[in-house]
Amino acid sequence: MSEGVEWAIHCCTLLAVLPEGETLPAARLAEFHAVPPAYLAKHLQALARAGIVESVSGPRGGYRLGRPAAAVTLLDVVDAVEGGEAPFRCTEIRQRGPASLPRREYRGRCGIARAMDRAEQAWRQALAEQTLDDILGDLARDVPPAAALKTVAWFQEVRR
Amino acid sequence: MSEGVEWAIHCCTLLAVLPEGETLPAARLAEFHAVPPAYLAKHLQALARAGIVESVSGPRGGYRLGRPAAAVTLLDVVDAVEGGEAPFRCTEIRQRGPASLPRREYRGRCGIARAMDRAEQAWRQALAEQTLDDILGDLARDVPPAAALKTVAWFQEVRR
DNA sequence: GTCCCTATACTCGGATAGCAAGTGTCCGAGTATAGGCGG
DNA sequence: CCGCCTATACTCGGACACTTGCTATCCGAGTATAGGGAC
Repeated sequence: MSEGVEWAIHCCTLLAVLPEGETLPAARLAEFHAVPPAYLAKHLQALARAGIVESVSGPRGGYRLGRPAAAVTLLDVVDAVEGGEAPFRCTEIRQRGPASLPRREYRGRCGIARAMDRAEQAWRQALAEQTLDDILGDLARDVPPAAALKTVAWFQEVRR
Repeated sequence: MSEGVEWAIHCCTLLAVLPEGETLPAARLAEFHAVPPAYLAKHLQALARAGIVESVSGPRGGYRLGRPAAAVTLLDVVDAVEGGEAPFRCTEIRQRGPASLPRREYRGRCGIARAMDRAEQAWRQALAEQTLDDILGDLARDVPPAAALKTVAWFQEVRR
């Protein structure tokens, strides 16, 4: 899985705690997480295309959450960054080789593919059950208070 | 996910229906599935290292299942081929950047990583609940009888 | 003092290189077999 | 006829190229701002 997924989720959580109406440029998001600015921008564009974040051009522009944090699931973010393609793709090798039959003889989906699909659905459901809001709840409990204060101070600094 | 996972599972199912004591060389497995022989061999080696299949050298050698089909789960096969590394790996970017604290201040695991871990565990459990034996049951129900006959005939042919 | 206009600079967005991992291939080490030879 | 030995050829296993996609970067298009000028 792409490393950008981790970056994207962290960025979304930071955008979620932004004051209403405020935005944060990609460069600031990259600075806060200490990641390459230009490359992070690429993933933020993917989030924007998916509607998870909104982009504002020009001075005092940047990114902000496109909808309430409770309406953004981890699955949304993962699919946006990864492209939404299934990790396991059945190439129907059962229809090839010396013991194969004409295509029309194969009715249902390959049993192996079905098993892999079930596992993937379990994964997707677990991700779909976690919203950004849930993550924020966890963070409020786990993040050291000192780190939260430094974050607020940093935001005041860069948003002068 | 690597394409080799699909190949490996199909090969395991074919090895599972092999008569007791018989083996099938990598070249025959590749021929049956119409995949590159040398590359399939690479994945079969991974399965052998994991103990899922046993290798027999020399003439009339090849591969056979290393333990009963009921004792091999899809998770075993996936981990053997993919290396068993977690698809999502937390790089602890929360500990970096301008609002970070000394390392010792961060107690538990990152909340985002925990959420991703939960989803991965759901995926792994779904795979662990499916054994090769279950897959064989599905196949016995879904595979066209004509294909099964051709498979047996092909095996008689190559094992002369 | 207020409004408008323009120049500015800051933002995103897509097009462009570099690299690592997956993909594909090959040849050498080891071994069970099959045939030949001797008893 | 039986047993042993040797040469054979077939197998796996790891070491070697190539390609795709992820990683990383840059520059151009668009826009809200801020300052200056006119009224």
